[in-house]
Amino acid sequence: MRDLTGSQPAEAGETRHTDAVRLLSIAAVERETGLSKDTLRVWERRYGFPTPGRDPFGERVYPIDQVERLRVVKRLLDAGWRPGRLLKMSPQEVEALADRGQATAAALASGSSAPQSEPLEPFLDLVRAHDAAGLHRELGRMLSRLGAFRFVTDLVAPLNVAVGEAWMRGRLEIFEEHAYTEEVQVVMRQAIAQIPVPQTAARPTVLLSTFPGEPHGLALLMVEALFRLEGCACVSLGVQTPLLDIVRACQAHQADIVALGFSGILGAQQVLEGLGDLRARLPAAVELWAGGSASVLSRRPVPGVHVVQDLRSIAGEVRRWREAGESDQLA
Amino acid sequence: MRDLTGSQPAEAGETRHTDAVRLLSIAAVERETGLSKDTLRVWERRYGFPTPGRDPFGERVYPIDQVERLRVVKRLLDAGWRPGRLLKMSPQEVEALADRGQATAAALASGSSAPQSEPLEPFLDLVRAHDAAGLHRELGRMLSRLGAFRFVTDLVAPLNVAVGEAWMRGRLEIFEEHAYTEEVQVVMRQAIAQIPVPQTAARPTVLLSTFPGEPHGLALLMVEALFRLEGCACVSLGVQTPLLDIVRACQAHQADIVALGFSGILGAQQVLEGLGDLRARLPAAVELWAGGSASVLSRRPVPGVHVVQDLRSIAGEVRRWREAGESDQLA
DNA sequence: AACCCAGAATGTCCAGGACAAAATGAGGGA
DNA sequence: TCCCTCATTTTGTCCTGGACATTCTGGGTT
Repeated sequence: MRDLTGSQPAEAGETRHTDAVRLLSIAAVERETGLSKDTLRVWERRYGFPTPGRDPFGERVYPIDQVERLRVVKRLLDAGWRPGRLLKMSPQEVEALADRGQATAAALASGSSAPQSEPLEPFLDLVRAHDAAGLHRELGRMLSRLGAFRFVTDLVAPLNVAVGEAWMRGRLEIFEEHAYTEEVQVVMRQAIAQIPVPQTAARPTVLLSTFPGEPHGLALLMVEALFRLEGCACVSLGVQTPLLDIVRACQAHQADIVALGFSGILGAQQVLEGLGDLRARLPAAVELWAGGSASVLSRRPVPGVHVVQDLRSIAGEVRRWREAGESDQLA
Repeated sequence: MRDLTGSQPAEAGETRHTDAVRLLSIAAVERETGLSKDTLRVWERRYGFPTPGRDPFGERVYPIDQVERLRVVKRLLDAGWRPGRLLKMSPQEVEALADRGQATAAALASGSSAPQSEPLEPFLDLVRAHDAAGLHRELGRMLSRLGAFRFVTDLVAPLNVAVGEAWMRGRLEIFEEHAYTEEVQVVMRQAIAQIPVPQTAARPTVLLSTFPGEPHGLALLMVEALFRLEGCACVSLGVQTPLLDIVRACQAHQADIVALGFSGILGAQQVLEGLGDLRARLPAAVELWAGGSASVLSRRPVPGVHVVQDLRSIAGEVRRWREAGESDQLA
């Protein structure tokens, strides 16, 4: 891609500038949608969509509305739909599908078990109003009222789902989702700071991170809070740690559990290959836990990997670990 | 890549398992090093390095020591070296170069202007000792002692550089860098929370984020702190916001300045193309500021983009904006 | 209803050619 | 000596079109 962007001085002329703003290179589309260049090209070849134009050098240029449609397609893909079907549909049909929402694979898999969820609409309204300060205030209030555990499980978790769903239906912009995430992170860190630090040498020791390409750190914070509440020692590496370094960190910290978060941004294959790869590199005694909204995880069991479907189950799983460990974890 | 990882049951046999742990697919190397598949293939063709083997399906498999070398090469590349030279050198020469450290392009560009920097070694020792709690405590102490401004400019900023340099010289593992970053982020958020919120409708309004693929959010927090200290209104979108959404957020929040952070993970071309693209999409009245350790920025001026070389200069730049604005920013 | 298998669907990989943009370095003028 | 200009080399990304392992689908059988 060679500068369709009009970074030449502005005298480039009107139509040219308009074009520049309406068209994206294949690299830009990869950036905006998360779909790989290979995938974009092969979709075009096989399904006839997208249908990019060509610039004077013969390179693909994508109109912006096709990029928007690709974004929706990507999201529906993550929800369990298949490209062959989606890409043969008209834009209107895709829209309708997105609007009908999650009453599909993803929702079924997560099992709509939302016992006693707090009312979410007020928070969504604050997000839509771009009222960061107000959102912060209300979240802080809820944290105080509910305590860290219920704050995470009964408010933040369902709210995340609701925000994702709202985006899918076109009721929320991506940047609003980002702003929301940012604010929740601030409050989550506050919540974690409130949890008393366990005595030294607490077990299990949990290592937290995500794979490269997976920037969603919010789930990580939520999980960290829950582990801390169970009295575990947590070592968070933040997001996007290369595999080999997760292994090294595991050795260095003598971790008992490696917990990874997945949001659905990474492709199914990448997730499964990465998990298998990591499993092979970690000592057998170290448990590998994976969780998050990625639908891959709930589709089929991954050998050697512990899939955590529900945040609430963490407490029980930790108890299981401790009971199982009394015999052999003394070494 | 088809599962070299031994995610089959463990009876796969010894040698096979050993191979699996020593070899990486091209996708895995992309994940671990940040070098694109295209680049890896073309380097092999042109320079004869790396020299991956082939699996039974004819696909590349990279030995782990070549991956380590590629990591160092990537880092030296970011420091201003050129691949043609680096890839013809022997592994020993590359090592020596890395060890000699930043006395090269990057260090010169950033201008080793560290007036009154606090002593850094104690902090590096804590990082190496994996003492997260101790690091947290000491950083918190320094925050109290120095105040937010000097904490950011005189401690965290040089410490970041020192940590990066230590990694380059093989004195620090990547996961230690991650753990360090995580801890500093916690303290930085604490620092930001301490800064009094400006009265409503403060100007300029600053929108903060990074491009997709750029996960380094620490610089963002540092910049946010400094802007807040200058009484600006800050809207942080967190990391990795797609370009089109940055534009929308800018409209929604009526932002005056869009500030982006770059750590050197993204390739030079991606950074420049992205900035040019964004510049073309933003209203001319909105200033676009870019900063961070990416060497691209200091190499040559980017048209329409304000490059912030030094954190300390932010205060002055904000003043410039306010003075310049008195005439035309009343609309 | 549970199971299984052929066939379609799908993402990733490969080769090798091409080319714009960036970096380099030589040469000439102030 | 320093700075600017221009030709040359370097370098990352894009292209086409083919291939294939793996996963999913749908029907038929037990």
